[in-house]
Parts: sequence; C-alpha cells; structure tokens
Amino acid sequence: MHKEMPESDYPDIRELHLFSDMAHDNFMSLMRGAYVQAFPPQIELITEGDPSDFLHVVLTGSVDLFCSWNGRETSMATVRPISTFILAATIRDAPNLMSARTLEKSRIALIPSQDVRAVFNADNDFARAIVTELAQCYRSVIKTQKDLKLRTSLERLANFLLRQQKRAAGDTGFDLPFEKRRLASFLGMTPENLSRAFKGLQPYGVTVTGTRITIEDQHDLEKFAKPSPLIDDDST
Amino acid sequence: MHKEMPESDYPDIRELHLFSDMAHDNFMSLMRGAYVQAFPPQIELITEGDPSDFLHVVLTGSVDLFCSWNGRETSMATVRPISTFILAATIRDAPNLMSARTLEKSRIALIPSQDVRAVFNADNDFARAIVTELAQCYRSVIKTQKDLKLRTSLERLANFLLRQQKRAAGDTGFDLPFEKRRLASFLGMTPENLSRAFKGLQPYGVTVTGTRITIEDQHDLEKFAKPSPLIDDDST
DNA sequence: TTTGACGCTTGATAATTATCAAGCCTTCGG
DNA sequence: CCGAAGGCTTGATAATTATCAAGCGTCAAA
Repeated sequence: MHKEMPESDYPDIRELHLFSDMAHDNFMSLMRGAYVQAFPPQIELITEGDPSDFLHVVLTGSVDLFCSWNGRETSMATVRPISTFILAATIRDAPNLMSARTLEKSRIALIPSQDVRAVFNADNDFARAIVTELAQCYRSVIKTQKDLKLRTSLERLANFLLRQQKRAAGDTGFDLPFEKRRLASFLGMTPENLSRAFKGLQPYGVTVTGTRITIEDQHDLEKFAKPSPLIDDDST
Repeated sequence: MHKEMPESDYPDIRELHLFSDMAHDNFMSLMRGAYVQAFPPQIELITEGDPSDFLHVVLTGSVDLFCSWNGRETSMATVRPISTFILAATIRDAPNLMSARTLEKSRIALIPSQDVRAVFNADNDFARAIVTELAQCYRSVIKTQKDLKLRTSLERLANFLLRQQKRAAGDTGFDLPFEKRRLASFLGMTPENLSRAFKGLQPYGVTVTGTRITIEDQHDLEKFAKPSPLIDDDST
C-alpha cells in the first residue's frame, strides 16, 4: 500500500533543519525505511489518541492538524511543505494529541517512529536538531495561546491578516491560504462571526473579495491590531 | 547581590529528569556557575521580551508565568518546586515570551543561559534530556490550548477541579493551589465569572468554602466535565 | 484594636460570541 | 447547460462572557 521513498525526494528532506546536520549514514537509514504516499483531499492521516507510528513529512499539498472533544472540533494548525508533524509524540512514544487530515492532494513521507527514536539515540547532531525544532514548536504554541487569551476575535483576525500581508512582501494584497471556515476554526470563532469580523475591519481599510484580501493602509490597521513580535513574529 | 548555590541544593536539582543523566563534570560545572537567591512575594523575575540570561529553577515557593498585551494580562502557568522554566528561550537564545513573578517567598536557582547552551553542545545525554523535557512542555501547552478552544469556562473549571481532586488522591477534598483570581486568569475568565462558575457547579456536587473544595460525587461531576486523557492527563 | 487594602462575591448591564434559519453564490459532476 | 452540494453571508436570537459598581470579609500594618 505504501511506496518506498524515491531517492529524488531525499534532498528536499535533507534540507530541513531537522535533518541537515545528522550523519549521512543515519539519514540514509531513515530514508530507506521511509514510505511515501500520495493522498487525496480530506483523508484522515492520523487520529488523536492513536499511537504515533510515523513521523510525517509533508512534501506537497497541505495538512490540517485538528482536535475534537465532546462533538466539537477545532483546527490547531496547518502544515505546509516542507515540514514535519507529530515530532513530539514520536519522540516520546506517546499517543497523538492531534488528528491530521489532508486539505488537498498531498504527498506525505512516513518515517517509522521506531527508526526516528533509534537514530535519535545514536546521532547526537540529530538529537540537538530536535531540541531546536521542539523549542521552536513550543514557542509557537505559546504565541498562539497568548493570541487566544489576550485578544478578541476581531483583533486576532486583524493580526492574522497583517501577518499574511507581511509574508506577501511588497504585494498589494494576498489570497487567504485556506478556506474561511478553517480560518475561523483556527482563530477560535465560527464561520458566521468570521464573516462579520471581516466587515468589522472594513473601517480599517480591509477589503475582501472572495479569497482575496487587500489592506488599504497597513499603518491604519496596525493601529487597531497592535501586533507584537512576542505574539506575531515567526522568528523570535 | 546573588549568592552562589550551596552544595546542599545540588542533589535536589540533580534529581530532575533534565539533569539526572548528564555527566558529573558537566553538572558540577553548571552548578558552580549558578546562583541562588531568595525572593519575596510578587517580585518580577523576568519580563517578556527580555533576553533570557538564566535558566531558572524553582527550589521552594512558586512562580507565576504570565503574559501581557495591550494593557491586558493573563496567567499561563504556575511553576512549583522542583522544576525549571524558560528552557526553550534559553536554548534558542531568544527573548522570553512570558514574564515570571514569585507568588510567595521563593528560592530560585539561576543558571547562566550561556553555560546551559555550552553544556548542551558538549553533553549528549543532556541534549537528549532536553528533548524529552521540551516534548513534554510542548504537549502540555497543546493540551491547554485544546482545553481553551474546545470547552466553555464552566467545563474548564469542572475539569480543573477533577484534575486537582485526582492529585489529592483519596482525600475527601482539596485546597485550591493558588488564589481564585489567578485561577480565573489561568482558566481564561474573570474573577467574577469564576465566582459564578463555582455556583454553576453546585448542582454537580461541588462545594466551595473559602479555598477548600469538596466534590460530593466525582462520577456526577465527570458526567458533566467529560474529562479526556488527551487534554487532562499529565502523563500522556 | 482599628483601619485600610485587597480579594471575593453579587447584581445589573453591556459586549462578545454562538446558534439557528434562510438565502446566495460558486463549483463540479452529470 | 442543469442541478445538487457545500461554503459563504446575513439577520434574528440566544448563550456566554466581560464590565461596572457596590458591599462583604479577611488580614495585616499602624
């Protein structure tokens, strides 16, 4: 059912910070034990509570990490190429805390968790790379939590739009990177309220046309959104 | 101003998972460069945004980790003996994402971040222990985030009380581990609403007398709270 | 002991957010 | 091209949560 990973995929993965420093032999050993599979959209790759059998790497497409409780569901993050997910569960040999589903047609690499743990024990540079990666992940979640606890939904949306605009560099506008319903869930609100929140940002120069967003005067929106590097910057 | 750490404190710190596996020489090197200081209550130990100069270890007392934005403030976690905080910022040599203040009179060990990073680079066992620690921290934050996004404030309180009761083992009740106002902030609500939420749990057998909580029929409260190991268990 | 500070509670009210119910629009398969 | 499905929007309403204002209780400093 799964296919072995073709060697043509090795370089992309090797470029990831997580794998770039490890010994060649160990990297090859991980790759040779790995699989690659193309999934259609909306396929549930992992289910929260299940043991983490594989470290996943998104090669193309995109994957939604989400959680459920008591009939409710919320989107936690979207993973885009090229990056890994469920590293923490893999390392701790613990059950996944989040489920994952493909948002679009996606190629996913699956590295058996046992192999990852074995190489983690054997390769000191890999262990250190995992430290950096996990520290980064941890800080990223802390930022999201600050966003959730300190801001209203309107403020969260405003800051989200500013972050996206920043990514789009000099461009005059940008397209939302996923469906509005998913954005709503990610921001901790309902689709109905996201729709209203967009209208609420019109006075600050935000225009929405389908999936296209334009921010008339970035400075104007910033005066409302008050972005902070300790919440909104990727790097710090 | 700071005092060198007395050797009598070494064993307690050495017992922490983070330090238990590392080479003796490296441990001693960390300890000899470390300071210990007793702080009165309500002292701000670190401020978010500042560089992380020290890895902190709470020896006695307790420390509140909190965040601010736009004049608002929220409590993120309480650190109790014996454990460390701001490990991630220390390792990444990045600014602290959270502030910290003593809740009571507390003895804090301060290990220079430079030393921690140096030993991290030199000691492979220490590096691996950090991986385990960070993975644990990461998963813990994810659980908190699920709690926040999937549950109402009443449900969060109910589950918090059940977790505390579990810690109190067979006891018939327990005392809240900190002020109600801080609990409110931690749970993402106002003190006023926490007060009302306690009343809202009376029908499920929760009695509050000052700081003392008793849960009449744990099963009854669980039927309402629906605790999940993927949100509420420390271990998984 | 007194007094003030401060945390907790309660009530009234307002703001925020969710839910329900249509209706609109795009998309995609027939 | 048509029609159904599903995402998006809008309005009305309800639930949740926050704010404001006051009073109560406790604790510690004077």
